[in-house]
Amino acid sequence: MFAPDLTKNFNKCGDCPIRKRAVCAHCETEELILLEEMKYYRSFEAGQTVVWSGDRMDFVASVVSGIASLTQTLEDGRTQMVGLLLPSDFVGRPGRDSAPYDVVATTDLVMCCFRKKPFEELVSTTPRVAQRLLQMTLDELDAAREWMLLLGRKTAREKIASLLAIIARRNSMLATQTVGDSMSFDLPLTREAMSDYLGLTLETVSRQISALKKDGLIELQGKRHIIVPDFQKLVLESGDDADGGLPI
Amino acid sequence: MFAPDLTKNFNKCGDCPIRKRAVCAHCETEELILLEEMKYYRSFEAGQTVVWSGDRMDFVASVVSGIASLTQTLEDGRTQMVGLLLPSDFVGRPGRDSAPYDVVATTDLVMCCFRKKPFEELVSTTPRVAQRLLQMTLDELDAAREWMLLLGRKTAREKIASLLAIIARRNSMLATQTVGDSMSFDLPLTREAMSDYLGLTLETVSRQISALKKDGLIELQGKRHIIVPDFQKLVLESGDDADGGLPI
DNA sequence: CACATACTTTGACACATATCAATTACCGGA
DNA sequence: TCCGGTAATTGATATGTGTCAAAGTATGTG
Repeated sequence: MFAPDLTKNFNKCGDCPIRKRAVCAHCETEELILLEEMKYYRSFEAGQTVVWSGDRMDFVASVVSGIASLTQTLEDGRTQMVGLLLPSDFVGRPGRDSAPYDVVATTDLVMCCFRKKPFEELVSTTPRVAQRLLQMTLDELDAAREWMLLLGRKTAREKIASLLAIIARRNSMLATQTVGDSMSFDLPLTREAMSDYLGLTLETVSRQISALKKDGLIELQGKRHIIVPDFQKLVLESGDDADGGLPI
Repeated sequence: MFAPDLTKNFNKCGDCPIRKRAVCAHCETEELILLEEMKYYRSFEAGQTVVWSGDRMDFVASVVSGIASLTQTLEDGRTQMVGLLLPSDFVGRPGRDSAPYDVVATTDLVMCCFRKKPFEELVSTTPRVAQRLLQMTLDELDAAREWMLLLGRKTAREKIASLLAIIARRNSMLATQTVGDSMSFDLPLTREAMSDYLGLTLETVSRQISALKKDGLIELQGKRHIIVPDFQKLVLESGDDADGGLPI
């Protein structure tokens, strides 16, 4: 199991093959040492809230293992997930004092943290790190906008297919379980979390998963383990262009 | 009429009261001169496409007047707006070669542009500019996530109320037409553009506007001029917390 | 091993929004 | 001022997703 910590995110170029968006400080070795000294780990149980929206957030972090999600909630309780953080993903907002949304541990979670103050100093004195951070943020913005298209214009079936494809793709980057066009993985989200991601109810999520199963696009082993016999076919159901279809 | 150009966005601290997110290089006077030399203007007619998704985008720009929007489209034509650029807003992605979405002139549009190459050089040699750019991007990310909540969880009526509130707020920052809690402004979007923003059909947009009118939350002069007798009441319909309710 | 609990599936029905179609209002140009 | 075309409204109906309810399936605990 790959367990990235934040120094890894800031590792030398080439040492971070997992995520394109990982922060890479190239040969800034001194800063790496600095980061190494600053880092500490925090663990959370599934369901625990890491930070409440509006609270002071005095650290930045990288997901080591487990899943965290960013959620926003309306007064009457309707909630929408606005960020999904898988291992190696970065959380934190240099220059911001308080979190604009809840950060929740969707599964058991380990994060590699750094106090924000020294991290910000590092950023401001190391242009390449600052630029990498900008690139990461732009990537997140792109992801958010793709997500907006999903929320605003896709059908329930397309939403589910899209989410499965996203998870499958991310998974194939971490621990590949790929044979030809087929692949399998464990769903890291409950039906409810999926519904919060997709802007649906959990019942609709369940029904659409059943429908995809009936149509032979996916197979289930238990409730959580998904087998995708033909990834291309799944992508076809997602509404997206098929070009970006290959698992990487 | 306020007509920001990109040098204005990079003006000295305090000179950019319009947008919190405007890039501010503080006292980087030399760079200001550099920017001044690089800038050029481009005009577009309503409906014209500034950049096609996937095309090379070799400039960054600031909206001087008019409205531009970023849109994404599925193969079958369903389209979702993912960005709305009002005067003083910034477009462009340092470090990226091609645009990830269509940039369309929603109204007649003037932009103040800079070739990307020298702009990127400026960014990489001026840490404070780079940091401001990061802040801007984080602001956009926040806006995108707010938008995701709207798309995923709000009702049609709440969506309309939210959009009107957003435009009213932005408007009150530019050319205020405010009397107490009442305010008025011209809708810069067609019903269709609004529907692309909100993930609705144009008919639903029209119906909900009529409904808000019938309920006395807004008044119409012609099709486009909106009068909001009580801004707080409108915000109440938007589903958001009422706290951020004041026009700033 | 039985039980409690949380998660998931499935069903019946309601409702919000989409779709298709027909008017109506507005705005610019002759 | 009238005319033509685009934009907007309104109506009738269809449909997808939500809501409420019940039953089924895991999963862990004593």
